[in-house]
Amino acid sequence: MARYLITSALPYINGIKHLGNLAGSMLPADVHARFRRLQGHEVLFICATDEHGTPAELAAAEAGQDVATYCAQQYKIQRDACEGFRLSFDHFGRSSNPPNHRLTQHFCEVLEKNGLIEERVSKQIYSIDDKRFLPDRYVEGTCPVCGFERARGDQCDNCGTLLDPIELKHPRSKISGSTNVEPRDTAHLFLLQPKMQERIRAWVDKATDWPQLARSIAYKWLDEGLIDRSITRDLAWGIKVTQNGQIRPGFENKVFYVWFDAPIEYIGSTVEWSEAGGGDWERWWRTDKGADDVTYVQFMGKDNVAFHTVSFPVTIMGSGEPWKLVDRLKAFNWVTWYGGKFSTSEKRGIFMDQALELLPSDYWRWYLMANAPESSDAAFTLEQFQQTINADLANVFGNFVNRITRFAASKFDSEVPDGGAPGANEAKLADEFAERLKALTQFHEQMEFRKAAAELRAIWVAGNEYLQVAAPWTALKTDRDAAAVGVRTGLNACALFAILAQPFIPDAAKTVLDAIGVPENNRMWPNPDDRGVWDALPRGLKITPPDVLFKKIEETDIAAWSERFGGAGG
RNA sequence: GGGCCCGUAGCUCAAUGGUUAGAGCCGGCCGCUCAUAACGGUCUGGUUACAGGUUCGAGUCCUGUCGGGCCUACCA
Repeated sequence: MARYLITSALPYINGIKHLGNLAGSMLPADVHARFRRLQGHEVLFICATDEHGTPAELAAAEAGQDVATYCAQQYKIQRDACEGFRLSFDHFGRSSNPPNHRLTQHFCEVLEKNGLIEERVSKQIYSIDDKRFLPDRYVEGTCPVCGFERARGDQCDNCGTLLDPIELKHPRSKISGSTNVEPRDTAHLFLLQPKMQERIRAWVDKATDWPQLARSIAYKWLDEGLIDRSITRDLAWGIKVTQNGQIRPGFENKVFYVWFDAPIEYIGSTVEWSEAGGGDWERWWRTDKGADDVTYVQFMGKDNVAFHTVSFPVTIMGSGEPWKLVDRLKAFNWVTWYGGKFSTSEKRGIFMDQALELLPSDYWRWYLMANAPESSDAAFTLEQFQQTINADLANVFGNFVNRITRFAASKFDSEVPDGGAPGANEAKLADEFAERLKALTQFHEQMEFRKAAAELRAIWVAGNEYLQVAAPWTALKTDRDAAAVGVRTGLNACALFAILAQPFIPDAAKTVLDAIGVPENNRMWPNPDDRGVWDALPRGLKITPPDVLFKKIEETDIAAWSERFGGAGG
């Protein structure tokens, strides 16, 4: 038994997430966490909302709320949606909660003691009407190079030139449109990342089992050279900047930059879990306090890789303290909506809360994992979704359960029948099952979600193939014992299929396991070499055929949803 | 602009430089009748974006072109 610390990239507080966000970190992290638990390992699965930064303040203002109220409300919405999708976090925290404040301030102070922090004054654009300093991307103006009138403060989208907002001609606030802006001096703390460059590189060099995408992004940053990076911002909402435990002089109106405090919330959320009675958090994070044997696995979208492979490790390693660093890392590409971007404003795509209004979570979980964006972006289309669900869940798995349980109910008095002995058909099924289970287990261990789903599906298909040749309905006419073997094998197959399905479709799996009376403690991940699993259900055990597990998605559903969410045409 | 990734069957995707490029879905045919018009079997389907090159051998390596995506540190 091993110990796994699993984190998913933190969803930003700025509104509910769409299916792409779900598929790119939270859902695969959940599938992996469930798998490791079923293997009997000790798992701690942590997530949280990422609540600081300019967009949160703006979204709150737009909603006519103060930021704290807005975040509290959005947190609840996101937490409920996660529950709806059966994301089995041990704790779903908030980056605005006290533990993250304490930890973030601690890291900064310790980094400063280690000579990795420097205070510098720079010029930033201040919007007088908005009463705030503007992040680079919130300043618009005329590009000094090409004359493009809607250049952003960090880069001109027309000619590609990297800019400093000070350079823009006719600068204006992208928030209010006001041109009443001016450069002002402002002091900020800079993290001297170049001093950590070689230690980070040595660490990445050893991380040979990271995916190619992750390593190439990390090396890109390292090859270009790490730069001193500002870790504070002129904002009101966030974590106060301290020095020796007091507000740092001159930083009364400043907070930490959201990207500095957000990853620290992985630890902060674990502390929240601990304070809520979960257990000892240091045992998971401090290698001097028991975290030595922890395997830390991170899930994230590709946009997040640099921050997890370079920035956050600079913070952690720079502290000089024995914190746990990531061991295994899984990065995803994007799920697209018909090949384009999900877009709230243009009503393209489905968001987590909307999805649950349409169908139970298992439907989405299965599709998004069977088509996970692992090697490249993956297009979500309603038509593909319909085909996949109807074929894999309704026809292959759902109907398998239905046909065998109903047959057992009508011809064998709703019991796991006794009598007969397994023969060639049963041996063939058991052989194939053992081989595929080995592959399935390996795919889960490697976090190859598409391949795992395909293998699981192949196992379900093997069940239907078996029933076709065993044909207990035919055998029953001449040889009741032969039919009994077929039904008994089929019912045990139901149990096994559902057990293996738990990481992907936990609700449906539970329905099946409950219906055929598999006790909670007999639902662990099976061993491929254990042939006893085919006679695991006690003979004579009463079963109850479950209701139809998955209803099919109809053409009329697709038409309606396409209209509502902007399908192929929109 | 720079860097990285991708382009394979109608669709979604596989394939340590090594037999005839595979699988699912879709479509055709056959079988079965326990089951959600479900299941099983079988067949059709390819100039691996394009043009060169290296190699005994290239989907895979190299160069270029076209198309798409991502990153580029102040969106998060």
